[in-house]
Amino acid sequence: MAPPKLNEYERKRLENIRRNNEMMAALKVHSKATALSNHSKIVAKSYTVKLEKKPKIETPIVIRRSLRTRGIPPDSKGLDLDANSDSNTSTHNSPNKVEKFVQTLGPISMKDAYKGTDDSDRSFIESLVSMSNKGLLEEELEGPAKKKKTECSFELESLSLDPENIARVVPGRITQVRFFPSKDVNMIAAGNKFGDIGFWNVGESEIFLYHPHAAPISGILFQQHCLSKIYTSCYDGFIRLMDAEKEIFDMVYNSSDNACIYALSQPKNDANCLYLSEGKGGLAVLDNRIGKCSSHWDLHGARINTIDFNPQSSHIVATSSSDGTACTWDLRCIGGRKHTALRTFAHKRSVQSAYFSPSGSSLATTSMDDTVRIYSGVNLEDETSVYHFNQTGRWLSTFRAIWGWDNSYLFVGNMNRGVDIVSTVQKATVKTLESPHISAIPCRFDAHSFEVGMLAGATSGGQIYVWTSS
DNA sequence: AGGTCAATTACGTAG
DNA sequence: CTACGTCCATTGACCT
Repeated sequence: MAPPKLNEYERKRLENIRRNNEMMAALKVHSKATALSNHSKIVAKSYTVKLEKKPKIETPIVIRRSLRTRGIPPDSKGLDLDANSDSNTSTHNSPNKVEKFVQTLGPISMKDAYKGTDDSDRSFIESLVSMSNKGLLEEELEGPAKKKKTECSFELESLSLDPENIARVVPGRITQVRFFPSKDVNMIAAGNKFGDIGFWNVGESEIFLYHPHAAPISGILFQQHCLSKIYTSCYDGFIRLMDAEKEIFDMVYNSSDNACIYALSQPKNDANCLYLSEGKGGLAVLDNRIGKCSSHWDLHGARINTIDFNPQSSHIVATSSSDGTACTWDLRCIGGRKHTALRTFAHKRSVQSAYFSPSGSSLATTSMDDTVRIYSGVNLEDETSVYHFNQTGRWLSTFRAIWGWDNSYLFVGNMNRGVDIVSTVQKATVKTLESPHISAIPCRFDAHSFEVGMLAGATSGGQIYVWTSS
């Protein structure tokens, strides 16, 4: 099935390019009425939130360049990017290009970060706080999830997309999407390219949009026992902790040498430690008790795109990197001069993700070499490679195949605005979720921990589509 | 080995 | 409906 699919993608791509060229050429001529029927007729839901507080947002924001003039130590944030921003001398140079990586040190109040009308997020904040008071019992955390992981028997055919479950949650390209790990709500948090975080209670029309960061969001991490606290990591080099009780986005980490943070993760059994990837292949352990990194290792030759803990053994972690490899590590053995991976999974191009299956027995990677690979067996020595076109191009977030609710299926976006479902048993794409309601390509996904069949797909236009299982 | 540069081509929105 | 602007990824080709 692979060759015909490749041809189809290639044909579409080439056709796109050709059409663009034709249009360019046609600018000089005058004529043309060839209405190609494509899928641009779909009307996507638009914002329900009013974005009126622009001036408010800009006040607390500090231009990086001015940090020095304000007496802030230069090592807190360098300005290399400003210095060499001209190196990219493309045809366009927008005037506000200089404002990139603008960020405020210290906490930001949720009020200041809120992009809706004044205080209209009051009830949302209160609901977050009440969620945290309630908390989750250990058995609630383990019970259903475990049950689902072992004997999840939902039908792929039952997945459907209700138009109610579509919303534009943030402007622009979504880089991260996460369901709240809660039995009681179907709440989604989404982070975008601009550093916004949007919240959406699936099925409802209200959106709560905040701007705690100034660059692409690279991680959203919930505290399992306290849903009112959410960590966010960002290319701006900051990790913040949204605390709905204090109503702030606190700053818990500031990358020292102006390094981008590309991924954020946490082992299940240790709430004190955050694992983050920064810079060119670095993995750091942030100890919240001391507010500093207790370890910093150079594990890869290029940026680490994902960090994923094995659900069964929390000292085993998988990393995926743009250096073309995915690796598994034993955290107990890392350290010293040389870091040796348990296993290295070589790909022909950069690896965008490496995720353990719910049981922890398999690892799935997604790579720019146009494969989704599944490693299984006692030492993950059995490799299955499934062809999957992963050339998302410049404007889309890269594809990352995620696990569903058991070890049998992977979900990954495709360039035809569908969601490919890869069966690990049949070692092939067995089904593609499609809908006329989808008006853009879903790139990033999350599966609800407690609702089998509830799958969120996020696009580069800010929409989120939530499939449900009836 | 490591920097630089160009090419890629989806989506929302302004007109 | 069409045209414009986006621009923090990735890669290969070319240079030092």
